[in-house]
Amino acid sequence: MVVRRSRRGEVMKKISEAVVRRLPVYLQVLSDLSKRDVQTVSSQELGNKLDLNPAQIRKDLAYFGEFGRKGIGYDVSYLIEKIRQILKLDQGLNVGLVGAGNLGRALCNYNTYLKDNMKITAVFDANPAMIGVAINSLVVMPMDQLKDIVVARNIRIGIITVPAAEAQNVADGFVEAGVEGILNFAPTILRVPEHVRIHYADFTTELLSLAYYLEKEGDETDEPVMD
Amino acid sequence: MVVRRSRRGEVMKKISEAVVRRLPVYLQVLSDLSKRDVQTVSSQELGNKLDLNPAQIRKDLAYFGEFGRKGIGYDVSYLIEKIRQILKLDQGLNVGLVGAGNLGRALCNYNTYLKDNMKITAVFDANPAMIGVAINSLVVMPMDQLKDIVVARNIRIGIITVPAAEAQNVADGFVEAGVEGILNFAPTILRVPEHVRIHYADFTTELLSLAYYLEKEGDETDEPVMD
DNA sequence: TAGATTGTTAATCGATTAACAATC
DNA sequence: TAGATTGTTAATCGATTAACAATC
Repeated sequence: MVVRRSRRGEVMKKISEAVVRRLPVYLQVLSDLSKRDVQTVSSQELGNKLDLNPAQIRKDLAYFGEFGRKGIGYDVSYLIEKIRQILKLDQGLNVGLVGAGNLGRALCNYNTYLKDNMKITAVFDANPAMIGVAINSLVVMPMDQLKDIVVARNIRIGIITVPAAEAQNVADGFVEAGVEGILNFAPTILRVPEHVRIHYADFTTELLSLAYYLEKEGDETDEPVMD
Repeated sequence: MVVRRSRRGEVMKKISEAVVRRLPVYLQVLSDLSKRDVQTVSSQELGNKLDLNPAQIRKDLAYFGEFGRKGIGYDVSYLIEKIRQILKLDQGLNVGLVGAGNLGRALCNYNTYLKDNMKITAVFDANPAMIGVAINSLVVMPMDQLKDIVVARNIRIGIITVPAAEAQNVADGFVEAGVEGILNFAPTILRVPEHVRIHYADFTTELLSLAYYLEKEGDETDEPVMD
């Protein structure tokens, strides 16, 4: 079995993607609780809110440390702080976006949504007509400045909101410029080197799979039967 | 074990969400192949393109029927047709959207992306200033018309693109109006009755979990070690 | 103390992968 | 026919859940 070790040599349990993907969800609920001045929360309560098994929540968190207190639960503020550290949100991450179309502009305006020290700090577009256009406090820049700006502003994450046909080119540009992660909104699969992480945010997948679960038009429900 | 049976009494294998979620991805790749006039494709080739195990692809498809030919592979056009049927994309599905903000408008303009017979056919907003505004061929309508329009236009899927704080109200409205599925873009968990399917398209989850995989600032890579 | 709740091990469940007979 | 590739069963792998000692 391949095992990672930290510099100090402790075995690092390989943490699955499913676990990592739940962390932002925990963060969301914890932020709500914090706003409502809740001090402490148990895995049971979190599980109720999220439709998740409490044991799973405890196990997820335990991968990263002992954040709870037996008999008490988790301190909301402390847990928020810890999860933010795990997700590197304590660092201040700069994000670049390519594709100043409708979706791209929406994301720029959402910049408050991307709170947590993550911020879109540069927007690019291939269309000459878009260059110089202001989106909030950002000004659209031409693609030939991508690399320079990414380096200059220490941009570590790239967002792609161009049509599918151009997405691979943009990804290549981001990779060459040295970003470490890419979030792709175009409905297409991209090839990037192993050292670059790529996540997909293609809502068409969610929308089309949603259709599967609709009742077939004019179909009666079939009865579940015990076997 | 709980088993579903069709009206004719055959046992219907319970199909996992993971399988259903891969179907739109297959569809996407198959569409590309079709555009390039490829007639036939093997699970091996599909697997290469998608970084998926060929056996998994064969198994996924076999849940729904025998679509391939031994020794030959899958006929691209036929498989597209079949997957479209499975996802009910052959039916013509009407979609309603609440929240004519930046993201909502982006999705309306994306209406071509939602090809495949799925179409946003009504847009609503709670803000009086937005009522009557044209987005493409759509005109923003007030919330008090939601139910009537959903019924009149046979809208079966609702999209939510309002701020998190209002999302639950909108969801309740959709449910009351009788939609069967909801796609929620707001970064919050919603409660809906069991008979309504809900999918989440919150990109903040993808973005925050992406940050986890960045190299820690100023950290050397740890070496994988065999155990 | 008694009750609550964590962190963690063991048991279960389900999903992915390998292997192969069937067959084009 | 020989080679290729499916559909499917069996084996493996990994993720979720249950259970419980530790302890607040």
